[in-house]
Amino acid sequence: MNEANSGCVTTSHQPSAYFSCKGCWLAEVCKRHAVPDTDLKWLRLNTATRHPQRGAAIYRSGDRFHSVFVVKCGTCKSLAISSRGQEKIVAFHLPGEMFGLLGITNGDYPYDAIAVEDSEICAIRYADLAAICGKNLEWQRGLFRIMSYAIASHEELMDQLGSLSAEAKIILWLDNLSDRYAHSGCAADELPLPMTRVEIGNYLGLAHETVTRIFGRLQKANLVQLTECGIQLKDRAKLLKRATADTSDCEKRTSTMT
Amino acid sequence: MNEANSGCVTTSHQPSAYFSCKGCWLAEVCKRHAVPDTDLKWLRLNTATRHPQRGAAIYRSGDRFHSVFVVKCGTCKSLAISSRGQEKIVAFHLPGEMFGLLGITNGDYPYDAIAVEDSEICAIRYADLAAICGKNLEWQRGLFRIMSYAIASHEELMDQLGSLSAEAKIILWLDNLSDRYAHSGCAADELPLPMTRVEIGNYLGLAHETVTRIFGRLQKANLVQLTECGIQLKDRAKLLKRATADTSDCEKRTSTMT
DNA sequence: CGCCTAATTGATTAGAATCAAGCTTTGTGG
DNA sequence: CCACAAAGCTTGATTCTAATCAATTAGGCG
Repeated sequence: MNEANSGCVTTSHQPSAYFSCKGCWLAEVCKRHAVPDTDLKWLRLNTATRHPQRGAAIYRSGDRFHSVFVVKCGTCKSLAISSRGQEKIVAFHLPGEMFGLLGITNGDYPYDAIAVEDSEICAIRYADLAAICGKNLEWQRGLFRIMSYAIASHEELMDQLGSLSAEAKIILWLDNLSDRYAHSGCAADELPLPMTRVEIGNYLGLAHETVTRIFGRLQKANLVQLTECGIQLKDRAKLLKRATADTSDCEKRTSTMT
Repeated sequence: MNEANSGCVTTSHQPSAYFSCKGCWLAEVCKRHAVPDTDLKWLRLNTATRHPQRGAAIYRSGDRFHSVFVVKCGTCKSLAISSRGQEKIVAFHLPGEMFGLLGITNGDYPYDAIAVEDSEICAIRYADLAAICGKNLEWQRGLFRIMSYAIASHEELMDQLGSLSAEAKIILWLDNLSDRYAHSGCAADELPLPMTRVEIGNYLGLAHETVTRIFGRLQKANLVQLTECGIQLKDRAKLLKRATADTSDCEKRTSTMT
């Protein structure tokens, strides 16, 4: 079970997941609220695309906040860097997801945003968004919802992770990934894992050896299958039951946000 | 060191911290953006005050979202309740702080909000807020900032807590509390602790015995002093250094948000 | 007064970190 | 083209932190 992931991350110059506009949070707002074409056109005109390579920064902590970003394909991470250079990953951003929102708070981005693999990123100027929101209350409400959701869905996961065993952390994280990949149209049980074990461990607060061991344990239990560049969930229900059987067992609320 | 907190919570019918409008996030927006008096008056008219007793619910998970809330005095908690009735505290809400914002996402409150002690809560109808925001772009931006801050400041703490030792978790949490109490005008080194050890442990993902032990350990090291209904931070700098010395040591970004 | 909740303290145990090698793949340079 | 270095992943042995189990104390309230 070693052949699976080795080196995959460094060699693949193909992003692990692609994304068409149908998964974009903003696109959803457009459709739902029937934004006038003029506004939409304007928004499109003010949108720029970037192509960061693996390890490249989209922005750095402290940079002046000007835009929010949507992952078109690939994967990014937000990380906090300590005074001594140690970094802590606070979020992974999957195709279709928005990031950089927290810069609204005080005008600076609070985290570094780094490409986990070669990616394609859509940049949207916040001034444009705000202006549209001013002209259209539905958009305003829509953006509130996006912000609230984008931040909250992550928060709910983090809330749980503090109290759980290493195995439960990993299972809930996989389940969370599954939901999120499904949202952008990917198969919910065939997850790309473009990030390294070290990155996963960093994010979940586990040693990377523990991540490896638990992946192995779950595979031995026939609940998952490690694949070339990702992981296949063979029985999501059973996985979840295993995670919530012994410990705290908080319901996933993310799933109720249909 | 036992005499300190015993029974204090159940007996005190005096909230642990009071709050005048000067600490309110909304008040801050008003002042900063010089909201027209008419709007302010209208906002005041549509504001109701509640007086939940210890253990009483302000709202329950799944209730229809209609208002956001500001703690005037006392303390509340947001909690997720699992299918088997187990609860996980996801946030404490201190005087001056807003909660209930996450209800924006899908129109229902995602968590239960419960008074940790007898409290006084200000309810503000979201429809009113949104209407004001529609009339005033500065308010819109202000509300975005409040939302972003309210959610993000908590998120930053939670992000750290996943990776840290029990002692570091508690120290960072105390430091976070200190910042937040200071914002509403309380002394930054004389913290009320109206919640029980069990609640603290639940929130931080620790056994309540561990909370007790670490409080004791820090007191023995002369870094804190347990008081009648709270805790005194005797050397905040040294405390922080102790928390960040060995482990990951991520900078507190909250403090940079002046 | 006696029950209940909260806090504390001690003894034991389990889970995950740490330390220490290997192994594989990829990329580089002679 | 091959040797070698660097990353990433896996596995095993050991250590240590914090959970669990168990018992005691102290107030508050009926």
